Amino acid sequence: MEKTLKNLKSILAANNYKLTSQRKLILDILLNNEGEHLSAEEVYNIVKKEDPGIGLATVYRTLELFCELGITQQLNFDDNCRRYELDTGEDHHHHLVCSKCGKVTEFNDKILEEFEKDLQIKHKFKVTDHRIKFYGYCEECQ
Amino acid sequence: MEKTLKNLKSILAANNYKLTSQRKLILDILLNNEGEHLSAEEVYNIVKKEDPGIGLATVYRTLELFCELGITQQLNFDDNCRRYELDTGEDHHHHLVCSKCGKVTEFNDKILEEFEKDLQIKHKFKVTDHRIKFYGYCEECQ
DNA sequence: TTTGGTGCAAAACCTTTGCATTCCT
DNA sequence: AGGAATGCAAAGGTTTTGCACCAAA
Repeated sequence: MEKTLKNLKSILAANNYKLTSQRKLILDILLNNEGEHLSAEEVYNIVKKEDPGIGLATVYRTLELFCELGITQQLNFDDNCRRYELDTGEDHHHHLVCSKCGKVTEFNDKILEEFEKDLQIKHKFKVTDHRIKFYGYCEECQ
Repeated sequence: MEKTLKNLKSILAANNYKLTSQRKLILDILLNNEGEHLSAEEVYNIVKKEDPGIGLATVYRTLELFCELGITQQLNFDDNCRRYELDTGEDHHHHLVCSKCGKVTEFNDKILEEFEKDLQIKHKFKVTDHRIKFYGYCEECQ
């Protein structure tokens, strides 16, 4: 299911959560910033422009809820905060992290899908997901 | 170069750092706990047994220094703290993170080495390293 | 001797929590 | 109306920092 504003209501309702203006706004921001990997603080700074009264705790609680509902995914780029992106469910993308400027870019692939089956057998580990980060230097920093 | 206690002195000297008893002890602990992924707090608790007067800040500073010198690597398993392991430089291993019990196991591979060359061309990204985490369920938790 | 390292305590961060109030349904 | 969500401020946990003292080179 797509994670649009229209679906938010039914996703929430299906899980006995309420549709609030704050939740709508935050999803809206995530939709308008696809490709970014926003931290709670960054979402807060953006959402404050629309709703100056919103609290940072609400942003944290909302992002946590969105992860629980599969709307977002948590990321970690070793920069001392948790980052979030929409979980589209379709494209399996990974991240290229520049060691110099810190820029994070994405690329799509399915390279590891058959490798996962191997792990199941060799290591008796039932894989549900994987995350790859490549470290190196982006075009500008090389 | 191997990361043994004997080499520590020359690695440090080559970078104008001093060989202190605290640094020796901490490297010793990392060597005795290969396969573990210790946090600063955990290293602190172990090292305190040998040197009760050591400070937590020293452990943090030492682990940071070791990373800078390529002696250790920082890991992040999304459990709210940074973890460290010796950087042997040879075996390229990755982690299997159990979503239920949190256990982290390792496996070796070289699967992505040729894939890195691809990235260089397609995304103009010069890869220096990569990190893969597989999420799923370990043998006991399936 | 000189420079860097340590321990301590305080500060800095990011994130979570308690509680009274407000808002959905 | 009733329960869930919010905002605020306080608390929690991890990591960093300032500074006086100490130790390695």
